[in-house]
Amino acid sequence: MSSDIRRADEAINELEINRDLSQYIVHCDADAFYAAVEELDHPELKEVPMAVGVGVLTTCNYHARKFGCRSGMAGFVAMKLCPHLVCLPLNFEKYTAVAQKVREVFAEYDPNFQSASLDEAYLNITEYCNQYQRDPVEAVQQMRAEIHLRSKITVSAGIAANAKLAKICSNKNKPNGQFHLANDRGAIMSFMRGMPTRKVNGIGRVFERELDAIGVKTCGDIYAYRGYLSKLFGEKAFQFLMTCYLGIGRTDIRPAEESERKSVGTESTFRDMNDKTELRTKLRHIAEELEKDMKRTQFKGRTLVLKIKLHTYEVFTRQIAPPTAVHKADDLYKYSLPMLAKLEKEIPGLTLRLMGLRCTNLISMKKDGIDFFGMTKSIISRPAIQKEFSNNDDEWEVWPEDEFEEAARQERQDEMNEIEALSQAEADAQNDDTPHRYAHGKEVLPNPVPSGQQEATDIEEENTWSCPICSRPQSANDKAFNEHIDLCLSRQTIEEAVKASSTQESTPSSVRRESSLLEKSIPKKRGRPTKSDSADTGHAQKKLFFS
DNA sequence: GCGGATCAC
DNA sequence: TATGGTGATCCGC
Repeated sequence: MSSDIRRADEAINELEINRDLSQYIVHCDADAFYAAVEELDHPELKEVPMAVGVGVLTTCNYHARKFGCRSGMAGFVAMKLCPHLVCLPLNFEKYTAVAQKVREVFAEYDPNFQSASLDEAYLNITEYCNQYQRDPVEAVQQMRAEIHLRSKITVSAGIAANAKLAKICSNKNKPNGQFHLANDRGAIMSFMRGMPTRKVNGIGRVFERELDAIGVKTCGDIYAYRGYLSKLFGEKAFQFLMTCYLGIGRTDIRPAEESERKSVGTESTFRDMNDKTELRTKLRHIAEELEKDMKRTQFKGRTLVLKIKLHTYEVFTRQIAPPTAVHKADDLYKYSLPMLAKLEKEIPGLTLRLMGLRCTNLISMKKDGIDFFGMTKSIISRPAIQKEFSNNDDEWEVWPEDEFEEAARQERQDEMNEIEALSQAEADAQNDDTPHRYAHGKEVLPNPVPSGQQEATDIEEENTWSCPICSRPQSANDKAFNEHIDLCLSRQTIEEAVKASSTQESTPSSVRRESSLLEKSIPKKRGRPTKSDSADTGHAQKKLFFS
């Protein structure tokens, strides 16, 4: 046991030796971005509870939050919390346009800034500050003012020595504020000491609970348990937790690249369905949706994954490797159908609420021009986004030799078979109103609720509020009430509710793993013990080697 | 490599 | 009345 502690201390030493305090990393996070953008078009909504989303809320403005409405919340729950809530449909064209204005400002401070999503980005402003002899805090202040000037939206920012810390800091003074954590080891250590584990990007609800179960509530608590963590949660999680305790994170900020895509998939939820013909129709439809995405992203997949969710919310996946890489609906359907049929055999009375298809082991079909013989020439994992400032042009992904050969062979074969089809697809794409990258859930075009709705009901008049999920009275206190809703929405509650309400035949044990029962008294090895260092990158992990 | 599970947005 | 979709990663087997 003391050897475990010694090993942990060595790991800490190793990390400590390479601690980098020389960089100024900024995490920028727009405030209620989608809602804020909508407010630009609908100024009258500024003082009214407003949320944006389809089915599930994507963002809520501050008025909506006062009622407990939050992103990630089902629309019907939010409407119960706040009956005069105005819900707007998503409009990604609008959001991207505004995001683009913001990105223009980012680029002036760090041409290599990394977008983590539409409304989040990491910047390394070290060079900027050196070049212009600027104080990081003032520089960020000015950048945020500039963003507001040009885009009319507000962003919050965190400034710190690395991405992990900056991400936490950007939430400190939200909205429309910033927080600076000095590049000082002592300041960082004490900052992390009291930091609840959940605040760290990569530690979710589950891991938080598991850590809590052994007595770790804050990142500072991690140290005392350093001798146990590897055995409990695995080596990766151990390393990650050490970086949390130390407040260490990556400092290399580079633009994310399309080339790092590893899968393309689509899935959809529907009313409970057990009719075999209907299920096949649904599968066929999903295959066609996926074909569109494969065409848009220009990939084929050598592996096809079928995902289903039962009416009990249990999720299963099955995958196969078709004889050739697939991307067309006919093939996607043809090869996924046997998987569905097998599941129907394994799980009698199969009743689904979700079906999805995903391609992995991708082969890029991006055209890099026309080769000598007039054949379309495919390339492997070409970085798709030519950022004007990108200095990473030489960083093409390299495949192992034999894989490359196989892929090339595969492609030649497919091209012989499908060259006509492909040029047809190309022609289609030209006339196509190419669906937006985020344009999903298009079948549901909900409820722009008229703004002049009647006043709030008597929700707030009593000193208890009724939980919209469990209907039990809760204390009329924002924080406590929200926490209760979190609990109520947890999967445990869902499963209990489903079990209690449906006297369903249990899933045969042949396909159900013991661990699918969510109750567990002893923490087990974690399914996903957080990416070692890229949990806060928002894109594929780039391993950091300390040299 | 497969299937389950977790996490971010 | 009725809980989303996309993508990534890690673990045990």
